[in-house]
Amino acid sequence: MAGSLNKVQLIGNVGADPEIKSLNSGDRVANLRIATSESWKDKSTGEKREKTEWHSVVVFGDGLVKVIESYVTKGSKIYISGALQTRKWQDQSGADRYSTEIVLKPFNGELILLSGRGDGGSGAGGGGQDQGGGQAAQTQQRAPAGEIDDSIPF
Amino acid sequence: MAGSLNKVQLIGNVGADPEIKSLNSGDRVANLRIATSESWKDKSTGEKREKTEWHSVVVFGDGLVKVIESYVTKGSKIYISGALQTRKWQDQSGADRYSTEIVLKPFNGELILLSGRGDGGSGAGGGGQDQGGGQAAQTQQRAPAGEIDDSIPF
Amino acid sequence: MAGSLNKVQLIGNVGADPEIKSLNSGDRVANLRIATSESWKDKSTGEKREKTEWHSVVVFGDGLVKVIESYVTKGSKIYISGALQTRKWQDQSGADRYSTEIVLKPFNGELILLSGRGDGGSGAGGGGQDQGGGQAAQTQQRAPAGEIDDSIPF
Amino acid sequence: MAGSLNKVQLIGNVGADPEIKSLNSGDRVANLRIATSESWKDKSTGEKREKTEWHSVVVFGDGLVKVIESYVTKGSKIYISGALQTRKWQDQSGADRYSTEIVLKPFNGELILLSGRGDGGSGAGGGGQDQGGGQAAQTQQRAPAGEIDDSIPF
DNA sequence: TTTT
DNA sequence: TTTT
Repeated sequence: MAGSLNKVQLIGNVGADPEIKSLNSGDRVANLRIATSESWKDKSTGEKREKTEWHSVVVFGDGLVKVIESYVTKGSKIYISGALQTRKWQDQSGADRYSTEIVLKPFNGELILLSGRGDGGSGAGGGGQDQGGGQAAQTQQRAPAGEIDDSIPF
Repeated sequence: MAGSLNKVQLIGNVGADPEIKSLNSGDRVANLRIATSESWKDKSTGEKREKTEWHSVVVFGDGLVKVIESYVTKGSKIYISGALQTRKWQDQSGADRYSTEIVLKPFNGELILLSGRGDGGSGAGGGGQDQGGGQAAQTQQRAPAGEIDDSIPF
Repeated sequence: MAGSLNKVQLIGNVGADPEIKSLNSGDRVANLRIATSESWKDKSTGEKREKTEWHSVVVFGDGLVKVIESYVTKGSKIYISGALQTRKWQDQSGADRYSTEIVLKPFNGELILLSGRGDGGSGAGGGGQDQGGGQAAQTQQRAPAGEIDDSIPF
Repeated sequence: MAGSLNKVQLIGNVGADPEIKSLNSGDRVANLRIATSESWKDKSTGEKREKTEWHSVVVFGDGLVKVIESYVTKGSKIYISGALQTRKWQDQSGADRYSTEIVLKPFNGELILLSGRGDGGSGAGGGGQDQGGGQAAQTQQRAPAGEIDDSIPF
């Protein structure tokens, strides 16, 4: 099927320092936990209530991974956009388990830093953008969208 | 934490007729399975590849439930917008399990019908949903967003 | 026509203190100018280029207006979501002119504060939420979306 | 400024056959008019009201232009995502004028066909767009987002 | 389990 | 100028 849209957008805080791993292919992947919260006043008791939702985010693409490595730490507030993906795996007893994650890939993911050390609340890509070469055109063409991402050399 | 955003948007096809249940409170809930797909040409083999992702959607609010009941069936193409939520439950062995769903609620969810029987591809809310009264203002105010309403009394 | 979507999302900086006006109806309206920027490296010269886009935002609904009044000033970084609207007007010579604005209304608009004085980067609605009454249900129901908005009494 | 987001999403109907022009550079550009509508019941009179909003959309990138050329006509229902841009121009009297448009570029734009002749309601990119080579990776990586590609060589 |  |  074509003609489908699968998009998740979060603004939230990173719950722990990102975990960055290398795949056998040499590619690196970053894993993030992001919290979003809602608060409301309970209709019956009048009390303030709050509920936090935790999201697993998986980031592919060396450009995005480098941004995360350089600028994202526990407590960072970020905007991310990616796609929902449910992964099937087997637990120790061999039973099927499913995990749903938000996946960011180079041409299907955005990350904007909304807080952080030394960046004054600006975007992660605020620093060095792309550096010409094959990737430059992509960054350049994507730039007008106001997106920050894999623009640090990758 | 306030200041967070938790938004999912899908355009896809409904995989089975919606399941509608009544809660003890009398409220009704609709459950949907929505498929989104991606297709691409394999770089090495040149073959066309396709991958389908299945999403569980839970809809609260009698207005939205009525739209689903009336217009959404297996095969319908719809747009939905809601929030990600991971629910914890126990399997038969008492082990913790988690399921991630997209939750639509009256003031935090949209549904647009993009195909369907007898609606000529228009939105579910195409008909006059609201009927004045207390809810009318909400519908009226939300209407400009092009959203499908839960304006049927709920 | 039903079945349409008209949604704009911005993360940017406010260019000047908001202008808040009262309509004859007694309702208040806030006007904001928001800047978004893109930067990229010029393919031919290798120079870094930057382009800023300015957006006119019009906010209805006393709840959202109060948040803006209380927390948004020149330089604030905010997320907003609303609908595109083009307004026709006549210039001094009587010629038709058009202005495109992003319109936020109570049930069709979101505002999240991403920086600001004394709010530690959290959402504008982070403080006092709704206070019961007719609006409470709406705020309460919308809260789960992680949206901040008109939750200060309105 | 980095760290900004400038995103517009529409689902609506195309008001006239697209206009496709060639620039001096040889690149082609497509212009579209898209209608979105809202309908609501008037609180005081109880009458159904409807308001249509017209949007100007400008599409760069030969891939997206080819999809439009092949599949989009007057009356098509489509989803588009792009960035807001206000262009300054001079009228015949030399006075400054401004036009706000939604701009889609290869790496910052999506288009999904939601109706159309012969495509059964599927996406414009339903066919295998990419053809291996340098662009293939991009298409492949973006594909998961459910986006229509500009993967036809451009 | 949808759709093309 | 679309669509229901």
